[in-house]
Parts: sequence; C-alpha cells; structure tokens
Amino acid sequence: MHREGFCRFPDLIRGPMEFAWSNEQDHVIQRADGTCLYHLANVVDDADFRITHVIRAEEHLSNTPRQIFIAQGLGFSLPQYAHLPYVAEPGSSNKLSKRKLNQYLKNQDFKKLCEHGQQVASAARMATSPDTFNPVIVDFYRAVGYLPDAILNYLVLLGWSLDDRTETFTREEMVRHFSLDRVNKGPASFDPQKLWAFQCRYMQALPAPEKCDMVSPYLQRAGLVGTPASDGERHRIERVVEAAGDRIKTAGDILEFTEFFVSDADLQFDEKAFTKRFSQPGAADLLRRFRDRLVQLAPFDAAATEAALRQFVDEEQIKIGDVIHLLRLAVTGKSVGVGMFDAMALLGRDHSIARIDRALARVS
RNA sequence: GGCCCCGUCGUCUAGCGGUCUAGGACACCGGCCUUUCACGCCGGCAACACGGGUUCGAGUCCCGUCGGGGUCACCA
Repeated sequence: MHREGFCRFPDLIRGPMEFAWSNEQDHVIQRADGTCLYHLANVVDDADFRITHVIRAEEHLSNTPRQIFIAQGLGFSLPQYAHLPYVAEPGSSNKLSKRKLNQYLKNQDFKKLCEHGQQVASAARMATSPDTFNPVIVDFYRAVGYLPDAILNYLVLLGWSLDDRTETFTREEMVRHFSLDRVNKGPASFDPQKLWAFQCRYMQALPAPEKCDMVSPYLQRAGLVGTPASDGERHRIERVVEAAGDRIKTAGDILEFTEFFVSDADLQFDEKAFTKRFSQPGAADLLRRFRDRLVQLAPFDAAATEAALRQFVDEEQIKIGDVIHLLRLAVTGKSVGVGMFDAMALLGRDHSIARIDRALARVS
C-alpha cells in the first residue's frame, strides 16, 4: 500500500472522505493456494459487473481505501460510494446482530414480537428453531404472515425520510422519492412496536379477498380446512375474516379463531374463564333460558340474535353483561373474540345451540 | 488503543441562521365509545448532550469537552 498521501473519495451520504494511506496496513489478497480473499474478489467482481454505485453499510467505510487501492492497481475506474448507517439494537446504538438474540429478548417489545410469532408457529404446527425463527431474520416475518409492503415501509423510514409528515409509501412511491442525500448518517435502532404499527396499518387496508388468500395456508397447515379449501370452507374463511376485522394483525392470527373451524365436540373451553363465569349463582339457569329463546328465533342472524338478547335482558331486568359472557364462553370457548352476534350468526343456530347445551352439560 | 463516524422527545425523524414558546409518527398516560377483545375519536406528557466562540440573532456555522458507535483477519 502507499506509505504517504491520502485516499480521498466522495461518499454520497457522508460527503468528502479522507484517509491517510500511512494508517493502512498491507493486506493479503490471495492465499498460497491461489484462492482470493474478499476484498480482491469484491473489487474484481464489481468491475466485472460494471457496478456504478457501491451502496453498503457503514461498517465497510474503513475498508474502502484498501478496495480503492486494489481497484486502482488493477486499472479499474472507481464506483461511487454510499455508506448507509446500520440498523441498531432496540433502544441502543449497537449494531443489530443475529447472534445476540438472547440479549434482545430482555427487551419487552422485542420479546412480544417474538412470542407472537411463536404462538402462530405452534398453532400452525411449524417447526421452528430459535436460531432462524426470530425477528432479526427476515424469514420470521414471512412465516408469521406479515405483509412485505409493511416491512418495506417500516424499513425505508429507518435512516431516511421524505419530509416532516409523509410516512406511508407504496413501493412505487419509494422508488420515486428515495434519494441517498436524505439518508441519515447515524444508526437507527430497530423498534419492534413501530414495525408492528405499520403491519397493523397495512393489514387494515388490505382488501378482504387478499386477506383470505393470505390466511388460508395457515388454516391448512393447522389441518382445519382442506388443501385446497372447498367452496364451503372458502366461504367460511371469508366470513370469519370479515367478522374478525382488525383483530387479524398478521395472517397467522387467523389461528386465534379456530372456534369457527372445529366441530362442536372438539371445541376447547378456556377452563379458568369458564369456571369463573359459570360459578356465579344462577348462571347456568340464565343461559338455559336464553338458549330456549334462540331455539325458536327466525331468522337466525346477527341482528335477530342481538334483538333477542336485548329483549331478554330487558325482561329479566339484568344487564347485557350478565349473560353475554356466559354465552361467549359457551359458544366459542373463549372470553375474547369477534362480536358475539357475528359469532352466532357465523356458526348458525344448530351449532350455537349444540355448544350451549354442551357447556350446560358440563355444569349440571 | 489507532483510524473513522455519529449526537433533536423513550424510539424513528422534520429542521439546511430569524417563520422553533422545535413539527409529525410509534410508544406511553388520561377520557369517550363499548357484550369481550380489537378498532375508532378527543386530550396530554415528552427532546435540541455540555461549554466556548461567530452573528443583531444558533437546534441550525466553527472549536473544544463529554457521550455513543463502527472498524482494525490468509471471514465475508
């Protein structure tokens, strides 16, 4: 390498760069067996492909002089350089590393993202290894059912912005507006919550048919619908997706609504919640009386069941909350979920009644 | 340690000398809505690392200090 003088080059993000050659070491570029080392290969490869812009992470900034030295030695013309800031760990400015997963798990937000993914994976019976299935690896997001555009939109804003208000970009807008001169120099830390927010936003805006397409493979993997899904199953999926609405944040979240895909006999009850609700005095009896009204109701749709319930609580002089939680537990097995009347309409009268009867049977 | 980079709310950022009593977003905290959850709506908290200059005037320019980080392989 040169012993004196400076290596000067413009960086499209950082401006004019200057390194003293005297600080550079002589570097090995080829092994005794003839194989080449990274920097030589890199420079030759770039020249070979007629690379005009080398856009890479900041950790390569200090490698640039030696690569320039090699390129010049070989008589290549130099590409333009742009050194991007790297992505930092949540809440720190250390470089994000896939080897430090355990440490990141101490961050609550990161942990939540991870646990949500794990939940989806286990519900979908996907084999996962902690080394590859975690939020620092892109595959994680694909597996859990994130929207690529949401990830991209989040990522483009990590170290770059268009102005003081625009946050949402389609891919076309990204390519149209992105420019290196608005890239920040400092590292930006990965914020699991903000990524999640983008995912939620994009999911909300996704048209129903596309949402159904995204969600179906998860039900198939879980063995809840056929592959391919029958017309009936397809219709069921559409209705569940519609009823679930915003509650489905990632495609894998469909597996939080398995109660609409299992048989009445296979429905699992949240035992803790069940015990709590049904141990109230008169609970079973109350539910039984409302059940009897459901039997003769026609039509059996959301509006009708709601009207029936409201009339029922009115006559009984109780509050809607006194019975609807029992009803939800009985019909869906859970204490949370889609709107109660949507749930019953979805299942239909026979299944709704059958489930109520099954719940009543376990408490008598 | 040498060399290099960076430094505005907790986080991502806007700001390229006056329009900044510093704007937006996520998060957070209140309130409303409500059958659960989610959504939605309204309101709130919260930052220019510090010290010197330059200037009529500095978050914005210069210097220093402090702080954080990257990189120093016959790895890529």
